[in-house]
Amino acid sequence: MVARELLGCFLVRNIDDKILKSKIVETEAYEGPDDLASHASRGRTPRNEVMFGEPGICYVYFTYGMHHMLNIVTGKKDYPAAVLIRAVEPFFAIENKTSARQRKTNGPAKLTKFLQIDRSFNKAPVYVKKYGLWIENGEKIKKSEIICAKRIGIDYAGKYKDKSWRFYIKDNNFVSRKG
DNA sequence: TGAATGATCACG
DNA sequence: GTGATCATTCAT
Repeated sequence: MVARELLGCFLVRNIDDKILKSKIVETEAYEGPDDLASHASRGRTPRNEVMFGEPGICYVYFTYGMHHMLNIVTGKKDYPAAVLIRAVEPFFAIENKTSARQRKTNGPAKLTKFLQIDRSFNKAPVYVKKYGLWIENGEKIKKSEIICAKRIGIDYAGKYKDKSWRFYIKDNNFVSRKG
C-alpha cells in the first residue's frame, strides 16, 4: 500500500528558492469508491475529480473554513484513492526552539499552513519540481517501525471509520496528537 | 466540549 | 438561490 511507502519519504517545498525538506512520518489512506470516509464515495464532483485521475498528483482542498489538507493521489485512472499527509518532520533549520518546532507540522492542517500549501497546488504532480512541491525518496522504514491505527476525524463513515488505514513511524515525536 | 469559518454539495 | 456538512485546531 502506498501509504506505507510514503513514510520516510521527503516532502520538499520550494518557497522563493528556499528549500524546505521534511520527512513524512504519518499518513492516512482513502481507498476506493466504497470508502465512506473518502470524498470520492459520493461520486465524482468538481472538487474530487483529481482523485479519479492519474496517480502521483496532489489533491489539496479547504475544509472547516480555515484548513487546507494535502493528499497524494495513488489509485490508477478512474479508481479514486489517495493518501492524506497527516504529519511531517522538518529537515531544515527552524528559528524557534525545539518545543515550538514539534508543534509546527504535527497535524494535517498545521503542516500545510507551515509549508504554505494551498489549493493552487491542487492537480500538481509530485514528481515534478517546477511547481515548488515534490516528493523525493527518503529513508527506508522498517516494517517493525510502522504502526497501524484507526483513522481520525471520520466518525460519519459508518463501518469504514474503524479501518486501520492510518500509518505512522514508531516513536517519532512529530506524529499528530490524537493518536 | 464547542466555536471559528467558508468552500462544497444536494436540493429543486 | 438556501442550508447542512466538514479527512481540524485551539481554547474553555
